[in-house]
Amino acid sequence: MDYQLLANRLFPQQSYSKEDLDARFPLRNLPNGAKVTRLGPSPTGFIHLGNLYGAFVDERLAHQSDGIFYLRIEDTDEKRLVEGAVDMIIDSLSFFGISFDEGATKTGDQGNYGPYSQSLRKDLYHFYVKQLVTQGLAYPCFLTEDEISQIRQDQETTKANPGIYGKYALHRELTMDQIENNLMKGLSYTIRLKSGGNHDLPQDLIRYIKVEDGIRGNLSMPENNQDVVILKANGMPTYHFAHVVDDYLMRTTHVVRGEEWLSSLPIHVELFEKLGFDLPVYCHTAQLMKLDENGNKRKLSKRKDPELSLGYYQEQGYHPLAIREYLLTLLNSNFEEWRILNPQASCDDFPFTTEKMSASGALFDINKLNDVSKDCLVRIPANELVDFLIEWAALYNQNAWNVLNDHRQILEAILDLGRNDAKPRKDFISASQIFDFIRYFFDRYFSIEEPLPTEVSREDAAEILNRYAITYNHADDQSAWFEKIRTITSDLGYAVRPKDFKNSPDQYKGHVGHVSTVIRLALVGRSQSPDLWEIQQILGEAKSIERIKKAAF
RNA sequence: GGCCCCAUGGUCAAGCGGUCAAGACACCGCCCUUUCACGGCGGUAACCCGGGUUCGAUUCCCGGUGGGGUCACCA
Repeated sequence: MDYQLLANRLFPQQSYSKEDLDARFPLRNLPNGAKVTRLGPSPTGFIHLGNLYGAFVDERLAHQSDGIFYLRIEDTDEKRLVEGAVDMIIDSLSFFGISFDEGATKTGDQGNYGPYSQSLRKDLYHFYVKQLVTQGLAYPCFLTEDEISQIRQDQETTKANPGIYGKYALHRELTMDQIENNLMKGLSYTIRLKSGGNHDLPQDLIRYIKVEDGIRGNLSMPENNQDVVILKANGMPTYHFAHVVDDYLMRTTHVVRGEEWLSSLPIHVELFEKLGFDLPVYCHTAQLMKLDENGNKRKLSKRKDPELSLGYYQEQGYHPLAIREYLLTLLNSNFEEWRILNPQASCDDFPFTTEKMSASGALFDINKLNDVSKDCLVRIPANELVDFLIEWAALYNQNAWNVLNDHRQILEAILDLGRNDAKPRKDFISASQIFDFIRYFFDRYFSIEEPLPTEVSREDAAEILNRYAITYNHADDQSAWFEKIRTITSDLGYAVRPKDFKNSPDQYKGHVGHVSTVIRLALVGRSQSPDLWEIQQILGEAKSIERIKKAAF
């Protein structure tokens, strides 16, 4: 068999030489130890927390080492393309703080190693496929779908391993005449790798590949024996082939991907070898998991878990930093410890390592996210929080936006309530939750939502408010203000000190807390809120008195 | 089914041959307190099983079990 002849017949146009490509994709000029990583989403229009989880690893590895992090669009499957998906992916990632140094952008490619969409790199893949064919390491396969499923059925009945390999690789040794004949008939074909692996051997003779994974350490698996498709009938490469060619040409040093790729690692190792490329460092991350209906862990799924889509967290108004820090706590077990020691530092200063990454899948935990978010938001200055809130409302809650925008000048004070003490309040989790938390400030969203405490009768409530209104002086400082509440408390037969009521509940109707609750209900509509005096200061004298006078139980 | 990965409290996890087996979240008390939040103190709760190796295994090896992943002209 004249492989050169076959190669020229299959790929008549000789587009490149090795030298051309080496010149076009030179070794990167980077500092020692710089890592080059990439994110390779396929534009299916959906991206979830798990994707972001992996993206952070890429991003940290590259940016921590003064390397390059680039975006490559893996669009080799035109059946799954979704309109606008690329822009959506870029927008979501950017919202969550993932920025690329090169690659695809919304306005076209940026960088010298492009094109950064695989669909535009066909000629490059063809060059390397042709090289393999020339060397007798790949061949055209004319097997139809039906024939392949027939093979699979045979394998099922004989309990053989599925796939095209060994004696099942029917077109492996076609003669040039047979191939020519098929070509003349216009039969469609794929190009398959002629795998050098063999599993039909006694156990101890099967060769194993050994790879040192950046996260998992030494990995050992049986070598590949499958004649995998590397070029589809439509001339597009499969993931396997595109991955190997691109990561070589783009000079990727670290390939970060989910553990679901572990089982195809032998294929990639063989491809790297046959193409004469050095292997990058693989980092197979554990997957983010979720508890399914039966209480079992399950990999995040696009279809089943819409609440885990990035869009969901944007809608809820989680702050990108909170998501980032939460993911970091899952990614590196020592992050939380570091955060406690460095409360004010940017999380970008955290020394991230793949060695600290867990090899087992973590369950997504909304409780933990919320807790991280509270700590995260308390570090964000109120003026920035105002912008964040308003931007969120503009996109996801128009009614809220109208109100927030109208009260912009008091928003900062509202968001800063109780946040400047030594022990700042941590009330905020997400934009939607913040809005719900502060909405009583706005008449449109204010109403008395909870009943009186059982200790206070309706008559007493009316009298409390009556006296409160009469003695109200907006200029009172906090202690003068509270002194007046104490007076009302004792005048009406309630205990000024909660302890007194606790110790002798028969002597009092209730205590100062119950009296305050009445005032709180009148002012904010709820039995719980930050400091009332401060709220009144923000509300203003007129509105405070108005609410006190209007309140009815 | 083959192959691969994983296995410490409810969750995330330290640990890397000798520990009373950290810590965080959640939960439960108590304290602080005009409510809530914050904060402080305390508490419930874990090394999947069986063999080895060893003076000694949560830790190393083997075998199970369990969970996950993967076996496409999808990535």
